Amino acid sequence: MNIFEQYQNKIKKILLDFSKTGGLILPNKLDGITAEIPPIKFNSDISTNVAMVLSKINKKDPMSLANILSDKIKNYDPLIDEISIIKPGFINIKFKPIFWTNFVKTLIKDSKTFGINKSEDKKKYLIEFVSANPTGPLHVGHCRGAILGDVMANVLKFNNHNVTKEYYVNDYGNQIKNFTKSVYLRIREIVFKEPFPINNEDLYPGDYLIDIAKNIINSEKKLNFNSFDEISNQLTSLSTTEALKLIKKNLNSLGINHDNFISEKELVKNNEVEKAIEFLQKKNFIYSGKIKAPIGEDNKNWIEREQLLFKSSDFGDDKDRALQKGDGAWTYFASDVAYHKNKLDRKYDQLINILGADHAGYIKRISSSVDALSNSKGKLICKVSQLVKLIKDKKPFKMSKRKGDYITVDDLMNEVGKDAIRFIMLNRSSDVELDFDFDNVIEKSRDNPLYYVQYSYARIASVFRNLDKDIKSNIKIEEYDFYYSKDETNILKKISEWPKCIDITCQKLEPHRIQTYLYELASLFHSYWNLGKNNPEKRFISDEKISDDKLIFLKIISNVIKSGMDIIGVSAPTKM
RNA sequence: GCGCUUGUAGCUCAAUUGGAUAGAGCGCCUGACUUCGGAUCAGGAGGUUCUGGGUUCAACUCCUAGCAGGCGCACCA
Repeated sequence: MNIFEQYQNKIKKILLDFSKTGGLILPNKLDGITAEIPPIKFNSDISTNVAMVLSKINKKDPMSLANILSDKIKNYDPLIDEISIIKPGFINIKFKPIFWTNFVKTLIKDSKTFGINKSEDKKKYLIEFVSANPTGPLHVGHCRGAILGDVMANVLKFNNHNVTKEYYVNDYGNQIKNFTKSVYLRIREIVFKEPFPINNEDLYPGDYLIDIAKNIINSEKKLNFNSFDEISNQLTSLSTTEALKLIKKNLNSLGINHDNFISEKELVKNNEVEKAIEFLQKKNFIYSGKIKAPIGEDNKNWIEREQLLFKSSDFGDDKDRALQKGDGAWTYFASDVAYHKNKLDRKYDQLINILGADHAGYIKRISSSVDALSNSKGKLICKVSQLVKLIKDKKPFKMSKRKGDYITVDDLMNEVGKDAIRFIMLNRSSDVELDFDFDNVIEKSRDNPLYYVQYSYARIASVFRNLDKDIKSNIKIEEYDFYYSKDETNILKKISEWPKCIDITCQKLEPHRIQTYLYELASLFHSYWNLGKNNPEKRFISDEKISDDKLIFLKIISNVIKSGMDIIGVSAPTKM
């Protein structure tokens, strides 16, 4: 239940009725009319901007129009206690106390589904995220996008949408060749005692390759390790499988499970690239031509040549993009086009890609291809996750320059754990660089949002525990003949905004909004809790008992915190 | 040079999808509690929302021209 939507509709109905009597002129579309919680200081419950929106077309100033409209609204709803009109022309409605009691009543009936937008159409989403090369374990750079995607999927699912989480495995191309070569040389190091060429820039030097080499030696005793050419195909798939195992283990420890892993190699093998290009060729988006050397780059190795190009410049890209390399192999872009055709063929309403900041320049070209493939605009939305700056001892925590030596997901897990990683990665909008302070995330203070929110839940749980009740069990109450105080109503107002928070998060695909909301709710709750220190009447328990209104009140708050924590994917402990 | 992105309190950032006197945390200054109702709370100081122009009843938000930082500009992935 969303009381704002309800009230918005009510107001629109009043306006329509009024316009039929000739008292009001309405525009063709009733857009931009809001119903929302006004700032606390105005001490009212719902506020609307109708008078300001309609003032021009009615040739009346907002204040006098507000006067007229507020009478109409007041007559319409018996629950209204008083209406006030504030400066630019806001109409602020204050309800009788029963309004919030009624609100609470519906929440108890509806506790499982509170926050879900039932009026919105169910959509099919495909979220592609992480998609790191299968050449080694995940590091901290992958982590933010991984959590962003996972929580985005959670919140869309919470709002009743159908979501598929997908990982695109780039197991084709030069990187994989170099990686396989590196594994091979590590094998030779172990079997034939040949030193690994650690200074070769093209190779992967990380120690984890030694483990991969050992695993392959142990499980593939029949392989002839003497000849790279003879075993290269088999070794490629063995190596990427091993690397993917490491990645899946990392994802798992972060609580992330993809539904599908789509292999680039398979797409190429099944001729999907040719099919996609053929498809675009028929639409005249493919031609053979030359592109100019990149600007501002070291381009002395540039060889201009005739090649197969996609007309992404038709869609606003700087230049057209190459599909085929000099050796005849497909470019990364070409197979990615095929992959996106594959996605489109599976009939999703919305495709979402989560990319790291360093790949932002790629967005124009891939969304161009999706526009071309789908004959429409906006089928693909790309979200970029900005850098994470690691901070330790109040100083930037720099990664060592030696290639292959970086902070891994495992390192993070050992230092701070899953909950802290997930929660703190959502501490900021994904558009902004994020400070990840090792000392702060394990700190137990208000400065650490994870503890602050978890603590509010634990406090509620402690009340239930003291009463020998279970915080998770349902509450049944016969009589709702109680009213809430101003302090309590302020918290209920925040609760009433939960569905709106979910909606906006889904529309803008900004999961950090959940985290921000929970922090604000926790803050209101801690404030309220502390009132009980000086004033015993404000305590939840008196004489070892709790009143029904307070029991429900606590239950509702804990429900919302728990839903939010579930969406973010962190625990809500009952004891800390 | 071009593209994307960010610019809000001393610092790190929010801002109800264009609303009211722009809010939090940290830091600074007071105060409450002396605590398993335990990591908490109350108050104070701190702002030309990078700059100029425009749209609007209303702009941190949208448009436009700049300035500054970040990322990117391949036949790599």
